[in-house]
Amino acid sequence: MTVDELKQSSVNRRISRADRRKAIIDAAVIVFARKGFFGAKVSEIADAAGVADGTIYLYFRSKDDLLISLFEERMEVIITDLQEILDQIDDPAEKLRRYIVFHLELVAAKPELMQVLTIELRQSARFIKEYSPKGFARYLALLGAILEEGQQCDIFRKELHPGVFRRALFGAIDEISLEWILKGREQLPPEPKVVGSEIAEFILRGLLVDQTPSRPVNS
Amino acid sequence: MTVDELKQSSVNRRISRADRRKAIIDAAVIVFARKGFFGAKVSEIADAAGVADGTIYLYFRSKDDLLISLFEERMEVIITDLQEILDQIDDPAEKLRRYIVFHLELVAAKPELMQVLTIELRQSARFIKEYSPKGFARYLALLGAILEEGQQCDIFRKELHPGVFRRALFGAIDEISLEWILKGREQLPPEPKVVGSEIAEFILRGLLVDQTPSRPVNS
Amino acid sequence: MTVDELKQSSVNRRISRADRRKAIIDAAVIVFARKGFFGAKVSEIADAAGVADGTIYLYFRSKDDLLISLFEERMEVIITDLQEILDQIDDPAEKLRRYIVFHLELVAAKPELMQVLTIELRQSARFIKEYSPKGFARYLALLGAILEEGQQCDIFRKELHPGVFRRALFGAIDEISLEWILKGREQLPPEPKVVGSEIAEFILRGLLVDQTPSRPVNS
Amino acid sequence: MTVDELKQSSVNRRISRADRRKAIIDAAVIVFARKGFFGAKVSEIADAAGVADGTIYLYFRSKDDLLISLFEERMEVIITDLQEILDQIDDPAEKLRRYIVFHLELVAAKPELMQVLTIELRQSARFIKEYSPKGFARYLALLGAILEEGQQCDIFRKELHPGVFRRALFGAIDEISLEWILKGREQLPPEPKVVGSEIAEFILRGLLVDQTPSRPVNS
DNA sequence: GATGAATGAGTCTTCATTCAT
DNA sequence: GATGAATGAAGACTCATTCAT
Repeated sequence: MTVDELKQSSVNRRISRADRRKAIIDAAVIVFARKGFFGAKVSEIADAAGVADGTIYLYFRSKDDLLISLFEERMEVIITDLQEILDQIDDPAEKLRRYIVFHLELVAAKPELMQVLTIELRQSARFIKEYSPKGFARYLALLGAILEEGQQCDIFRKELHPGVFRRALFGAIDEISLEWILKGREQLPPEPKVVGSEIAEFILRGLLVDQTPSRPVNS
Repeated sequence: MTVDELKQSSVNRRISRADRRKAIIDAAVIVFARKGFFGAKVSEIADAAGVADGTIYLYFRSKDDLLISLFEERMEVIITDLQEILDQIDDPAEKLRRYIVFHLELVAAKPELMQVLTIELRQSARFIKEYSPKGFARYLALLGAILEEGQQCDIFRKELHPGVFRRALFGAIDEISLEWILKGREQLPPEPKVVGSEIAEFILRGLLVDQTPSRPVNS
Repeated sequence: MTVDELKQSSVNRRISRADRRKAIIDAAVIVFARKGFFGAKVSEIADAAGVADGTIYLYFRSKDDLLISLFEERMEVIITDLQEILDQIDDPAEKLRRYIVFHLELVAAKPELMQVLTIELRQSARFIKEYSPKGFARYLALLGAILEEGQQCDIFRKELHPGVFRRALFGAIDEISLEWILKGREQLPPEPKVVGSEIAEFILRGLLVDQTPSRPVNS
Repeated sequence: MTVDELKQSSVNRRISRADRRKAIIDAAVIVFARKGFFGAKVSEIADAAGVADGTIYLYFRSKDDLLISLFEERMEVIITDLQEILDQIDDPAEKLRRYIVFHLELVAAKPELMQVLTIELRQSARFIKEYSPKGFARYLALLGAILEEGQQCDIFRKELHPGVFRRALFGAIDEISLEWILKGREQLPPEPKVVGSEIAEFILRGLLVDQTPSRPVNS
């Protein structure tokens, strides 16, 4: 081995385990988003990540495991960011506004990631038998917590079933995201904050106890 | 030919064309729902339909075509049924209630079908390049029409963007359906009408012009 | 059954067994020529013959059998015609000329048939294990007979091995036919008689005992 | 790494790329010759080559591509060898003798290869639509060149159409080869050189301008 | 650790053949 | 006898995964 090769090798070694893992997940996000889980070939992901096919299996047990790991790790970051934002707000109504805007901004900022998290998630839950995505559950739980908090403060109507409405609200947000993702952003008002606020106000109108007229977010 | 043979013959001929096609689609619904489109083997569908593998290809060009045909044909029936119900109602608010209840009752009555229509639909739009599900668009359009009608009657708020809210409402309904489908009905209030009404009232509260307090459906 | 149907039926019955068999073989010639034996589907042949798929199996044991029957029956006619022509000639050299011209005229007149007899024959001999085309052997034998007759009359050189030269002569003719068949007749002198005569003269020059300069055919 | 391991490694690496490709083509020649293109299963070829089924597809796009590659690559070698021989000869008549003997010796030495090149070739030209075998055309062209050269030297008769006679000569040689291939060599004089010379003399007698009695090859 | 050539299980699809009418 | 819908065996090809280097 020549000195040059050694140097080269040491440079390569500087690509730490964590970095290479990240590179693979980044590549997987792109490829899964473009082709779907089943349409994506492991070798394409390897190509996109700049590693050999076999290398993927040094970091992930299988293609399934890659998808699951992708879910959990990316959701972890998202949830942490969102948690941090929500922790600085007291008013549950305002928290709800921020939750919605946060989600839509995420879709605008990282469409491929959100496409994978949104579309493939549903598929996966079925084909990967024992996998029930924890990260997603926690993301939903944050929404449920806002609802319950608002109900305990007597700001939100108490007769609403939190489990059901948590889903319904998420569904509304998610479906908007989906259309955005599938058709491109041109056909909708381009500013996620605007759309988010509109949806938030709509939902709050149904949610708030009557006397309080809700106030739009000032961004 | 004896009378018995004639009967036999007429019975066997009844398993002809349309009926056999229906048997295959019925089987496909079950198998796609259980395994997902990619996880489903054509031979499994053939088994479930009680026909030979090759027979599937007498009725459908390919596995893809089977999925697409399934979509369009089943949506056709659903849309016709729904249309008929909505045509008998004048009040847009009441139409909205019925739309929601109709959908949830469908999910309760035919979970496998709705699972395929709901989950596989999204996947398919991407992997089957040129396919953009018309039936689904028409189903959504019915919802959009209700919204616009309500806005023109000054019953629904005019400031809401119909395209966005059509999606948001559908998303809310769909997500509820999804949870029902994936987790089973036990964990939610079991009566679709009740859940449907709750969601309808929630949405109407956001949707209706303020002076009109909405009235629950009497089923 | 109405009178019309009866008439119809009687008309259909007028299509005799032999005629229907002929129709199938005619169709098979066309389809085999266009697609090759393996590329041809039984259902295509049935279509071309105007019969149902199953009907083919009332006349032939299998697709293989259809090809073989086609060989033997068409060769039978060809050989009979050729035999008749040759019987009216005494001079072996002239017989040879006629043999060659006969073959090339056949190729020009019935290219599909000759294509099947020529090209598929070779394939078949191998894939249909136990089949060794008798008709073809007899066709070749006619050529061998001319050679031997010429040698016995001291017109053709005796040192030539009849078995070998029978093949060589046939090969020369056949290859010309082949190019004609594959590329179309435009690129060669279009008159089979002319080409046939040229080839015949060429061959006779090698074949005839030296003192006799051969004389071209006057057509 | 021990010396043994190195050797092992170098040995294994010798089974790399080109050699494995060659192994597959060798196997394909055998199997295609025995079963024909359509009768040959890819898995049989893989078995014969000592590789897995999938490995074939690392070297060839498809079964069709394997056949075509086989044609072109083997013809390339043959043409180069033949060219080299012909380049050392001046006399067109002698070139023709060598061409014929070369071909027959090839058939005797590598019957399977020649069977595939000879028989499958014809089939292929039709079933692989866009493929027109270049290697074969060049092989024929060599024969055409000899003819034209002889005509320009006033050794061969000028009235003969080179395109036609090129085909006719090839057909004669090819047909002899074919019988050899199909029936085995026992039924013909076993020495290719002898048969080749006989045919060559026969053809030259037709070809040469009259005054020159041709002289047999002394091998 | 990284590589990527090799593996071979898995599946859609075709089509010759059958047989109930 | 004729039909043609149904059959199901067979095979080319893909691609996740492995493992020798």
